[in-house]
Amino acid sequence: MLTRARGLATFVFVKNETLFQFHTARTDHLLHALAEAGYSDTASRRAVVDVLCSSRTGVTPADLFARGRRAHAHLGQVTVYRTLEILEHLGLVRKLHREDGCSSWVVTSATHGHHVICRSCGTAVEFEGCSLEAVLARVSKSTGFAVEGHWLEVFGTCPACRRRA
Amino acid sequence: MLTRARGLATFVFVKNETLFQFHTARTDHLLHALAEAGYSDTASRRAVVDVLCSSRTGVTPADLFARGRRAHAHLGQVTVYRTLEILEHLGLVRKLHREDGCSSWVVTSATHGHHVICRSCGTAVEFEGCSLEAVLARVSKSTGFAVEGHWLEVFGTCPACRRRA
DNA sequence: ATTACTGCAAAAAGTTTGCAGCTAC
DNA sequence: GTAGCTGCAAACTTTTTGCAGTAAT
Repeated sequence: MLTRARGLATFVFVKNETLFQFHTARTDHLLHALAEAGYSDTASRRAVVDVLCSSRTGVTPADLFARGRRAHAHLGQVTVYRTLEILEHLGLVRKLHREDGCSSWVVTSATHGHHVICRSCGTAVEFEGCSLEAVLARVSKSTGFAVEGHWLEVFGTCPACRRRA
Repeated sequence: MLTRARGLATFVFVKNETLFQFHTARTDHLLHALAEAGYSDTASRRAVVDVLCSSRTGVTPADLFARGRRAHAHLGQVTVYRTLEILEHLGLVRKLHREDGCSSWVVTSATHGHHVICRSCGTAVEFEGCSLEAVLARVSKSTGFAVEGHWLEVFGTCPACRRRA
C-alpha cells in the first residue's frame, strides 16, 4: 500500500509540483516585467497575473474578476481591464479570438506566438515557428498588398480530450 | 475640355459600371441563396445584403443599420443582426476579426476564404489556397492536438494606400 | 509626501429578447 | 389566410469613464 500510494502520490505530487513551479515561474516573470516597466507591485495586479498564469485556457475578464477575488477580495472589475491593458501593451498577454467569442486572454511566452485551442476543454497551447512566410508571400503577390502582420488561431482537440472521447 | 472631361468621365463611368455590375452580381447571388434556403424576399434583407455587397471593407452592424436605412427607411437594428445570423449560417458572410475590433462582416465568395485587410483604409480582399497544410501538420505533431480548423487574418497596406503614401 | 493605483457607481456601447402589427407567399 | 418577418422598446451584457479614497514608493 505504501508503495502504491507513494507511487501515485509521487506522481501527483511531482506533477502538481511541476505545474506549480511552472505557474510560479510564469507569474514571477510577469510581475518582474511589470516592475521593470515601472508599474507598482500591488495585490490587485498580483491576483490578476496569478489567475492568468495558473490557467491553461483563455480567461475572460469576468473569469479573472471572479477567480481573482478569491485571492484578493476587494478586486474590482475595472482593475482587471486595466491590468490586461497594461500586460497587453507590454506584450505579455494577448487576446484570444475563439470561435465562441473574442474576449479571453492568454499569457504569451514569445513575441509572436499563436495558439491551438481545444474546442472541447478550451486549453490553449502556444506554438512557435508558424512559418507562414511562403503563404504570406503568395498573398502579397496575388493581391498587391504589403503584408505587415498576420494572425492565426488553430482549433482542434487536445490529447486529453481525444483520449476521453 | 470635352476630351479631358470625357476621358475622365469614361474612366469613372466604366469603373463605376464595373464595380456596380460586380456588386449587383454579388447581391443577386446572396439573394438567390436566401431564396433557395427558403427565406422570404423582403425589403429589409435586400437593404442589408446590398450594403454588405457594395462594400469592400468589413461593415459593422451599426454601419449596416445606418447605410441600410438610406435604402429602406424603416430598417431596424434587430433585423440587421438577424439577417447577419442567417447569412453567416448559410456561409455567405463571415465575421472579420480586425486589430481594432471583432465586429465587422464581409461577404465570402468561397467556403474557406481568408482576408487581407488594409490597415489604412480597411479594404478586405479575400484570398484562397492558403495552403497551411504543412504548418498545421507541424502544429499537430508538436502539440498532439487533432487539428480541426483554423483561422487566419492578414494585415497590411493595399495597393491604393501604398501609392498614396 | 507624492504619485500612482484602486474600486465603486454610473454611463456608454453593443447585442438580445418579447411582442404586437405587417408582409410575403 | 397563414406563417414568417419586422421594428419598436426594453432588458441584458460587456466595457469605459469620473472621482474620491487608498496604497506604494
